[in-house]
Amino acid sequence: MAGVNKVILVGNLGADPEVKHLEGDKVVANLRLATTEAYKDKMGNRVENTEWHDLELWDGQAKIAEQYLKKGSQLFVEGKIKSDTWQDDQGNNRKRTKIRVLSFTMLGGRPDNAGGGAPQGGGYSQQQPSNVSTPSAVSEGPQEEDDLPF
Amino acid sequence: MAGVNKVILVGNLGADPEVKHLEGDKVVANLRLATTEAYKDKMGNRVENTEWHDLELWDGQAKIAEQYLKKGSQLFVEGKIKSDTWQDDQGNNRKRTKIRVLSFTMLGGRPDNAGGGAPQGGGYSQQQPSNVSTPSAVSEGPQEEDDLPF
Amino acid sequence: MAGVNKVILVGNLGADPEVKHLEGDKVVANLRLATTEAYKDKMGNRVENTEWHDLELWDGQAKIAEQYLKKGSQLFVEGKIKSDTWQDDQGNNRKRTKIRVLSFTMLGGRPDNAGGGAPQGGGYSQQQPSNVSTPSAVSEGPQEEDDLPF
Amino acid sequence: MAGVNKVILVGNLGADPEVKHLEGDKVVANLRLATTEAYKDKMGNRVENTEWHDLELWDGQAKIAEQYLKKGSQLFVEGKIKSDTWQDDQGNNRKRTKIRVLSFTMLGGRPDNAGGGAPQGGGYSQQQPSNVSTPSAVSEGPQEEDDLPF
DNA sequence: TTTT
DNA sequence: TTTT
Repeated sequence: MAGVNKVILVGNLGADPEVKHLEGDKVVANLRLATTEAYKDKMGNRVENTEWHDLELWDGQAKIAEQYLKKGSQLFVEGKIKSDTWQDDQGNNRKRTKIRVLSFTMLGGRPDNAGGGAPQGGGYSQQQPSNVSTPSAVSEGPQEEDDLPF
Repeated sequence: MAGVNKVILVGNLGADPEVKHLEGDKVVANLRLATTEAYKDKMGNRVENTEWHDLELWDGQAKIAEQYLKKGSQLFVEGKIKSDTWQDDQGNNRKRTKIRVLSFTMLGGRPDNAGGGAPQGGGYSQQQPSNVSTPSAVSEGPQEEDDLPF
Repeated sequence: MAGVNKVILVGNLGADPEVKHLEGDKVVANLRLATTEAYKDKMGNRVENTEWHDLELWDGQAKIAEQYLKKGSQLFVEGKIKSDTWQDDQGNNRKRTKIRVLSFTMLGGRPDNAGGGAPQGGGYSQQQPSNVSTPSAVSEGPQEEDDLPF
Repeated sequence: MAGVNKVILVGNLGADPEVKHLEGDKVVANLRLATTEAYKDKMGNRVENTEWHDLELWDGQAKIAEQYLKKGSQLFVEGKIKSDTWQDDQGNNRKRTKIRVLSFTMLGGRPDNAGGGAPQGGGYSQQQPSNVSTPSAVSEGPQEEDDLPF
């Protein structure tokens, strides 16, 4: 046992959040986050490397993402790696990896769509149910998701 | 052995950097960084808690800090905890803790004092001395990334 | 605001935990953790550098620390920097920095004092009340501590 | 821009390292690391969830992995997410995600195969290539800053 | 004061 | 496939 599985990202959204409202008040948001690093290669030329991450947020966080995030938003994200495995049509083992977000913080200036009372720049974590509108959804969300068969 | 000593901060500078140019081309910058967390107390009132961190940067990073950072700048910082211990006048053991910065990244929008070639939004790490040693590299390096289409 | 204040440590305890049982079922444990890094200096000599960290754990985690940790235990720790400030007898401003532990994991082999059902190697976090004996204390603990006058 | 892409793992190897010696003195090691988390579900039953990570190490680190790591080894790992994308035979876009290891630390007790001078418990980072190939190079690395007078 |  |  004794496991630690932690991911920390700072990057920008490549698109607006995709949010699905599921039965039972559950909400899931999928985000595409780009983290770019720049360095000089052996020839001294500047090289830029962008990694795209698939983020998954649930319930309270998903609602906040839906309300405040959009393409270009700069985020600090903390989460864990979580992969789905399955067999495709040809019977091949397939695996898809995503980042299950545990908390995130909007960075930079006030977003365009944020009203006066907006939580711009605040931190939203699954452990702080007070941050979100429906406390019950918060406590249910993350655990159920862990019951999936993989 | 087997030690890990890692600090990750996102916050804002409480003052302009204090930079000292020492003999032998060494430079040290001291920054005051505030990290604020907000939560609701038992009465449901919003409470805000600010922790102030003393950051220390050396040489190339110190020069970049001197050039581009100022009061209010938002930073991502990675470093390690490092404490000084000494005896004061009364012979009491004293200890002062600071964060030795290993890399930092400027967050948020383009700073006021950044010219056209400013490295706003770039990452500066001790492991990439090329970023810091030559002024031209600084202004060239991470700058272009702002042109990404999101 | 947009704050992140995160500390990650792997090290060994320099002494057995110091545990205080306070009124109202509150428990606090103080640990001394050493993180050691080794490197070679310019002369090629191996140099060892040890940083000592003051850790503070509350309630459920404090009880687990009391029960399972001892001098020499190897730990993974996640927490945040938290400093107390006050004025000493001479009216000087003083500051003391510690690590408020949010979760920890025992590393390495089974400890001597662990029985068959011991949670050795498990992870103990404030967010997983199931880990500790009195659920009520868990939810109260961390928030109250933030109400302290500093 | 302003990217951060950081992964921190503590887990155990599911198999011995797979090491390939490539042309030009390059070496790559692939590891399978399990991170396990345990929690109680709604019924109060203990549930265990294991995530398997594909780690990739190069050159000096790969050699150390080959020499000292084996099935069951407990590791602290720091790295970044790195994905390969390609098209399969059917022309479908495919993606595979792995962890590019930047540094790792062996945890726990002395391994069976470690001799007297073994680096058990030490830290091995990419920034200190010297750690592995040429002992003398160690003195040159990025650690010199610790010689500064503070 | 830990650990190797 | 690890670990407890």
